[in-house]
Amino acid sequence: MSTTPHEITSSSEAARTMPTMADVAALAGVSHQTVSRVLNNPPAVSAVTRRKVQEAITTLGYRRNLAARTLVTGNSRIIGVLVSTTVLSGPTGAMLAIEQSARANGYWVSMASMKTQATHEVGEIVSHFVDQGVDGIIAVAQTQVALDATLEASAGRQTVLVTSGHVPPSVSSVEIAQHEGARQAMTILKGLGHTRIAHISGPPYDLHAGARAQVWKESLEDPEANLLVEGDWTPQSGYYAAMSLLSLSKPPTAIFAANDQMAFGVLRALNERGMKVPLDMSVVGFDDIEGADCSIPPLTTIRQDNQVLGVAAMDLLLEAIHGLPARQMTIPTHAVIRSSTAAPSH
Amino acid sequence: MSTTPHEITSSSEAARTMPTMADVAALAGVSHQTVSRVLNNPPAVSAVTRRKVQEAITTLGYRRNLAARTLVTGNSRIIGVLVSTTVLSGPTGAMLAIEQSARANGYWVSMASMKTQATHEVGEIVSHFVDQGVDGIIAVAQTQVALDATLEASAGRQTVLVTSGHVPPSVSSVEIAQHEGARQAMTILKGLGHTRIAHISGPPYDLHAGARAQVWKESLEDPEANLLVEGDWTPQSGYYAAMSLLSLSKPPTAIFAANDQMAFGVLRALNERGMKVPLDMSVVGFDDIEGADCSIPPLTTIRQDNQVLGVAAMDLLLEAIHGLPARQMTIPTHAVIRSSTAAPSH
DNA sequence: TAACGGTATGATAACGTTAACATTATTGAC
DNA sequence: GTCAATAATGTTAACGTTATCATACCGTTA
Repeated sequence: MSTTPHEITSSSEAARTMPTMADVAALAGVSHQTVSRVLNNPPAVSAVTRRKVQEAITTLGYRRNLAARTLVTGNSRIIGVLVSTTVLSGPTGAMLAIEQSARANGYWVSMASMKTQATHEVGEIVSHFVDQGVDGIIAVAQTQVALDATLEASAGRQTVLVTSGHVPPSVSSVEIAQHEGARQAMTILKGLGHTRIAHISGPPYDLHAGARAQVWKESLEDPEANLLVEGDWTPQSGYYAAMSLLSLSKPPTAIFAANDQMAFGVLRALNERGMKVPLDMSVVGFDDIEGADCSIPPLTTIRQDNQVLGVAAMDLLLEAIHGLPARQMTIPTHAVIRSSTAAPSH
Repeated sequence: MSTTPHEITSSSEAARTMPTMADVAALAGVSHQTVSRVLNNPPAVSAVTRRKVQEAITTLGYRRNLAARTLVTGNSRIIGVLVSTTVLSGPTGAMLAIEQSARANGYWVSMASMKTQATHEVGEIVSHFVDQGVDGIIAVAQTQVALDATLEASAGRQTVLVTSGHVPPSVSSVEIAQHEGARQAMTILKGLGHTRIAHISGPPYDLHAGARAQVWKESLEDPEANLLVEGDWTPQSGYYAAMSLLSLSKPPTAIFAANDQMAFGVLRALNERGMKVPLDMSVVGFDDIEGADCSIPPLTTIRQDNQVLGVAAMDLLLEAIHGLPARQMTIPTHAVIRSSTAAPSH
């Protein structure tokens, strides 16, 4: 669904019942102004009072209301960033699609990117969103840790997870059908007659990488351990992984790379070794990023539509904001057969 | 510079002097509540009153204070989006770097992406930022129109432009040295002995595209019109552009593509025509995107560091917020010579 | 001892909006 | 022509902070 802009919604009980500075003050036995001082100018408060206040804050789980602060101070500690939409693939592509869809529905986006996906970092970001009074949260979580940390910190706010990890049924989520996609890749290769199929996986903690590697393993009658090489999504890692596969005493006849970037590295490695693709080796990627149709040769891959993913995430969030029950969605993948796959020649 | 988080700054005179609902009400001769109604529930107000109020609003340039609205309603019409940093190149890479740098300095980011870069769209976005009470605005503007519209709508807020267009000296800006970069590309090719160098440009309205094409033209003694082909940044456009260049009666010996994606398309076209790179044709790209070192052959290109660009933009914004004078910065480019360039063989 | 300066705290008033209720015109029915 | 219902507007009170000024208390000095 795609809802038209609407007036003020009424689903912010969470915000309504949140403890206020006055509550903290009452519990600590001081005035609310002293609480404010503890927050903004700690040295102005005596050590004993400060501790009392801090204890009250943690006891109540108090969080400052940033709208009130902005109203009175006139500044928000927020900067606006304006950027053109260029990237269509990956989490960033999904984010841009979410933003476009949000704005079309009368919402705006507060964005934070995470380097580590560690519990601490995710928690800090999500807590800020809550402090800011957001009407909802969409998290594009690549790891189970990030996913769990989001739920933990979201404090009952409407939340949609974009992930292929495990999500409780009470929370909406969207995923791209990772298993189905990986199965399509393997079906293409097995359908051509390949039996010795190698896999270059993403990082082990990554949910997508895990799903794709798992399917690779399950699709093979007798998966050989040395046909699985771990990469890190970069073309370079694909290059080196391919090199190591080629140096095996019995190399594979096909390589399934967990993303297109690594597949590019594979293509280059094969080219350097004088091997023809797809004659001497078939290669399948994953993602269908921009440029996948212009590699040499054009890459057979599994398309993930991050635009659709982003729009779906926003739709689910709107549903949640309107009080509809949570649900899980799956976006299908599409096999895109180009010129990097053929039947094995030996 | 990279400043540590600091307490409330005092540079929001703009916000302080902004007209309020009461001002509008006074001018229109109604109560402030009626103004509120015109904004939130127009049919509840008679046509004549509504018009008076709307006139007063435009006369004063009134804009609703979103912090106050959020405070009283409990919802913000903002959603939080959490995403992992994957993209390093292009405007999106710069945006992610800005966000990381902002957060490291105690700021948060409200983000909007623009599809069209039209005045209307840019104005709407920037106005929202102002309404939201942002402490500053960073705009990554690819066109002069977007740049001008940003300045027009920024209403005196601290602004930093990330662009290679024309910026008034009173506003801070960062650019990547487009001319220098293009000159490096041309120097590489001319240094190898090429004289018939073609250029595949970006879209004409794009500032980067314009700068690169201009340098191409100026670098040649006698630039032939038919050696300039217009692309649209996509690999496909590079592919077709290369095909058209190859069908010339006197084809070039080298191609300077305005970005790496188009260069990939060029490589594929040459490969299909059975031409060896760099023996039969040299190719230079621009950007040094991820994967440029794994094309076939690895691409000679001009590196733009969007991370540095983003951090510099945030630094300039912090300077502006602290009241320091505006200044312009230029980030240098770096030639990355790989295997797609050589002396002409004929 | 009185006056002083500094420190720690409290009381009260903004900030600019929307919510809730009160009031005043306006209309229509009988 | 009166009354009730409705439409249009106004009045007042929140929302949760920070800013400003006032107060109480302490130790020091003349």
